[in-house]
Amino acid sequence: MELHERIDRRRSARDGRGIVVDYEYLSPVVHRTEPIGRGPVLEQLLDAFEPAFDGDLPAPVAVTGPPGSGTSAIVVALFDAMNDRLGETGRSIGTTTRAARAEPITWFVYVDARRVRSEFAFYRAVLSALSTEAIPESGVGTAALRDRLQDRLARHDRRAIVAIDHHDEPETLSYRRARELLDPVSESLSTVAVGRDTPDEWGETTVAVSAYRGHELVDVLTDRVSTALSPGTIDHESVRRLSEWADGNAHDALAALYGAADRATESDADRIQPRHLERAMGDVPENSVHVDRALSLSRTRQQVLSTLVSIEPADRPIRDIADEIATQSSLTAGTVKRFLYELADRGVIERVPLPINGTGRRPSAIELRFPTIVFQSLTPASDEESDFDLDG
DNA sequence: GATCCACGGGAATACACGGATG
DNA sequence: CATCCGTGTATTCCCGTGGATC
Repeated sequence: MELHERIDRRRSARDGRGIVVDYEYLSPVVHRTEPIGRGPVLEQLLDAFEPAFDGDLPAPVAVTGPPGSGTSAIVVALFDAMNDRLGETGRSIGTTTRAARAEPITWFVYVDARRVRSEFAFYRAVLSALSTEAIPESGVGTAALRDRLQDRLARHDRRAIVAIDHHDEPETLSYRRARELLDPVSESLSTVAVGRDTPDEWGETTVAVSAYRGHELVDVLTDRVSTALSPGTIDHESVRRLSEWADGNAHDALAALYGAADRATESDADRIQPRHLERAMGDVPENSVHVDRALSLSRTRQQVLSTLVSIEPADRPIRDIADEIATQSSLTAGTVKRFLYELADRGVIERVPLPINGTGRRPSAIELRFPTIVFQSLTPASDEESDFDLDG
């Protein structure tokens, strides 16, 4: 962000008397362009990518780290920077096209497996990153996309390093599957596996990211606070308390910070008070699922979740809840029920046994497993017809 | 060049059956 | 055994795309 932009945002925030200057920068699903305190890890990754500087293809590498340790943030930031330096835009263009084509161009492609659940979507994601023209979202076969990708890489002597993030989460594209899809396409493709663990039988380099230590997480929070909130909105003691509570998990800490700012704004407070903070921390479940897991769901599923949050789901059988949600949506009760079981299967919500009343199989109630304040704030309203891109 | 239409992917929905429980 | 929950899957629907047809 440019300095004048920052200043303008501050000024407009003062005009509006809001404590949040920049919701985007406060969001736990938005990554900083410059990761805080991760120099050594970045160096290790640069070592692994070293061959790319000579136009060669680096070997596959795995990046692992516990939840909230910032593996995604690191890879996203580094890939952006590498494309900036080594990609087409980083080279001289125009009259030197012919010269530039003589040497291979290496692209760093980041694929979020949470948002890529089919072969079609995977090829589309990779191809989009390598092309400037629009890639069809439907109406064309998977094989056609694969052929286009193959052609794209072969014809222009391109290399691509594809990161598959969250490859080891439930319902996401596995690393093995991604390799199976990429291998027949081209020799000029390498991969980076980003997740909690390495893929099975991993024989390649691994860069392990550890959880943030206390003071590091304080630094991360302080950075967000200083940019996203008006000065004096939250005191240092609260930031430290937040960091301690989150125990090294940046997602939990940022989700709670966002929630606290939201609560304070909601109650027209001019600063984040302890009760806002406590309320927000209570909104982040223990072993919380990353809010982006919920935000990467299809729009209809997000709407079901959003309605679910707004009604009181505790101690009610799934059937009841599904019926009520269905009345507030265009979906049938059967479909909502199907969705709820599916979301429970993915771990976004949890089924808890309900005491029996009457005959038949025991029903379950539902517990939410993600930070709801952030989710409600970041999920599009149900009547919103705009087709803005959730991937952006 | 305009229009039509078959195709493919993906989401929604229907449905059936297995299993738990009183 | 009656009942209802939970789950796997078949079917239907929707719609963008791009080649065929006029």
